[in-house]
Amino acid sequence: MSVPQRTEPREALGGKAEAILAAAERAFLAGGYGAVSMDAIAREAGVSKATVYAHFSDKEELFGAVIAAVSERFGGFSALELDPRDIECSLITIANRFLALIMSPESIAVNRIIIGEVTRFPVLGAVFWEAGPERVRTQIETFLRRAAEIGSLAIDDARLAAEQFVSLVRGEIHLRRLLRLGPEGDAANLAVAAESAVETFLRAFRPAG
Amino acid sequence: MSVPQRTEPREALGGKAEAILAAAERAFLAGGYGAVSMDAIAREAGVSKATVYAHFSDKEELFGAVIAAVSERFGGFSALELDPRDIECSLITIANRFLALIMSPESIAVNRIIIGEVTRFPVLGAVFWEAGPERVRTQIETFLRRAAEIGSLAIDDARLAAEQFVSLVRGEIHLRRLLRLGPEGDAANLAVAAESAVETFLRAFRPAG
DNA sequence: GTCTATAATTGGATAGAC
DNA sequence: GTCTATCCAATTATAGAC
Repeated sequence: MSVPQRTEPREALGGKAEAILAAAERAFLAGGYGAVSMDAIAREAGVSKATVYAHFSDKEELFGAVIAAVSERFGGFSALELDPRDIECSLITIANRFLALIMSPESIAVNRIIIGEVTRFPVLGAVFWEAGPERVRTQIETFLRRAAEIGSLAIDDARLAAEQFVSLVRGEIHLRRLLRLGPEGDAANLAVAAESAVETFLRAFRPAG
Repeated sequence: MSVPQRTEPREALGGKAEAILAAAERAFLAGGYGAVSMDAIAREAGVSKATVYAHFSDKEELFGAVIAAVSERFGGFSALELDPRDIECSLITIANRFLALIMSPESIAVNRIIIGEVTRFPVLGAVFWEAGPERVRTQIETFLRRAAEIGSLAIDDARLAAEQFVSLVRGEIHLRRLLRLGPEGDAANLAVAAESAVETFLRAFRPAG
């Protein structure tokens, strides 16, 4: 399977190709790789199967294109504009953004499919990691470093602290959602989870005195 | 799909049934549900396909039997004999046991397949959660509660603290392993991860003074 | 590029003999 | 229970007309 590193924006593709990619994305994210047939994708896109094959050489390439496109969409996490002086408020904002990102139905679906298919398509792991978790952690790491420099936090290793922050915020709700346990949209619960995580993080990293 | 709640021990099954179940486990854990054919399982078990169907009514039932058997094998986590007075040492022991459990190739394979197939087989999520993460967290929660009672830790909500401990220890290495990033057996790295997590946890929950 | 129709293969499941 | 041989449905992929 080949995963295009930079996908053309969808507008640059022909109308049919765009429709096929969108249909494939919906189908794959909902059903996984193996359970979705090219027939179903063609039907959902409103084209014939031959047209699908005119744009994507085979099922694997189509799948790769979908994963690349979806992964790209998760690069939008930013923490740069937050004020490291108001540390608790900023961390809670970051935690809430992070949770909103990883708990969205789309993100959950992507996680499921990548984890489930990485044995068959080993490339997926790296593609997803670099487009998703790695970028997010870098953003948070940068914020923590700034906070440490001005004395808002007592952090020795900013990279490790960012890892731990992310892990604390993710908590067990993410895995529970991946396993389809518990409700889907529970926004109140997410806010509570974010606050608990930040509280513990601050107990560990707040400057002494 | 039906997931038998208590599986008969394998010795109680006939030799062929045992071989089939073992072969199916190897195949499913290595390749996932969709990518493994009944032909392949029969071949690996050294029997004909008809014999497979004589013991398991269809592919789904065989899969359910595999998942139930594997899940049962993850109930062995215990922290009851550890001494809550030597809190740092005990927590490091727990962290190392936990990491050894969740980072084992078998555990990783089970995680992948359950997360990947939970959309197709919604039962899997609950079966796995209760047999795995839930049991482990309960054990750790009990230990933390004992430690809090004797003043080794300053914990308000033991359940939440256990969640956070588990999340900190799991860190990002677990997801990286799920995605097939990084080396497989890196024991030294696991020990470092365990220590970092415990260090942060203790900074947050060590009694003041 | 796009369609209809079809080839070629795979894979789940079964019939029937022993 | 076990095997060989087979059925049948689904699925990937392509041929050929327009």
